[in-house]
Amino acid sequence: MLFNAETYHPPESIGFLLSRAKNAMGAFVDAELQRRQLDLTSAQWVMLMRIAHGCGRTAADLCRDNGYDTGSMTRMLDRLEEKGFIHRERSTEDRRVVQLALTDAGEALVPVLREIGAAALNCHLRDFSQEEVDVLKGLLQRIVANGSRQE
Amino acid sequence: MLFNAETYHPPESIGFLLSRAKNAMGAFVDAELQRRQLDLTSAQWVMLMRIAHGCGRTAADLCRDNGYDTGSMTRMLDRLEEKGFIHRERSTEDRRVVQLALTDAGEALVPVLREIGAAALNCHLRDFSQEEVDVLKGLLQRIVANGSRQE
DNA sequence: CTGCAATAGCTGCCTAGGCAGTAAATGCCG
DNA sequence: CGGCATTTACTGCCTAGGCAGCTATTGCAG
Repeated sequence: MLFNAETYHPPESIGFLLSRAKNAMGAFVDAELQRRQLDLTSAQWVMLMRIAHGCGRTAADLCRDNGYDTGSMTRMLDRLEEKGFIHRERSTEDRRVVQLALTDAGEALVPVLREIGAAALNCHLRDFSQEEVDVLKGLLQRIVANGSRQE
Repeated sequence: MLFNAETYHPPESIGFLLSRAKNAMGAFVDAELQRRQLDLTSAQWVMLMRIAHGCGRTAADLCRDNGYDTGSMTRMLDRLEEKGFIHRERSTEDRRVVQLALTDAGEALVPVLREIGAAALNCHLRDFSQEEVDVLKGLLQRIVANGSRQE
């Protein structure tokens, strides 16, 4: 029990810092996508990376992995499909599911998208040692795991 | 230069973990607000905490402190005002600005909101030592600061 | 085999937030 | 003092995402 209502002070809180840090990295990715004239947002970048790396062969997979809502995912995939980066095809063995795949245009994008991801990390973790990165990763994973256990 | 496109692997990346951690804490606050029958969202909770703690006497202040868009903030304050938790009053000395203040109903909420914030931290940092919390805070602050420097 | 629960995807409706553009007010510089 | 840039707040229009409700499909228990 590290915290109570009296000692709680928002501006220095872990929650606010998490939000600021996440927004900072998202803004970097958005700026980089725009600089390279790619018609994509950081949220769309996330999904393309997921699909490109095999996690997320279906919409339900993407929802589970990212903790997303299925309705929101449907519309996200609508936008990516309309832009011609992904392809949806009704599965034949289970007619409920829709198989996801990158189109050729989407596939061609992947190397650039990976570069942008690496650049975002290099920028925001520029003065971090490898050990500090590992420590941060571990701490964040514990926060996520604590959130899953009974809330 | 810790990262490059080849070694970059999304699912274990700091960016994804930041996003998951932030969402986990937001979801906790949302659930707690709902459990206590408070007609508020976690985003609204953030703004009320800000206003309650003095940072954010005007909309522009809140935008700067949180890195928010002013248009978005206008609508957020619309919702909080409509729910009767805040009060807007055109300033007399600078007629551009609108002074923000909590109403009595908003003020009455603050202790509970602080409790919820403390509970969210206690849940997600439940197995953290004070030292680990401080380390995490320091690392996150560096990420945020790195984002501000020239992108 | 029948009925029912679970799953996948989709749709409306809501909050949330970014971007661009606007109007009013202020401040500053020549 | 007059013109202009800046600041504040607000407004459309867009993407993003949660929640509830829906249909179709599948799997499972009886």
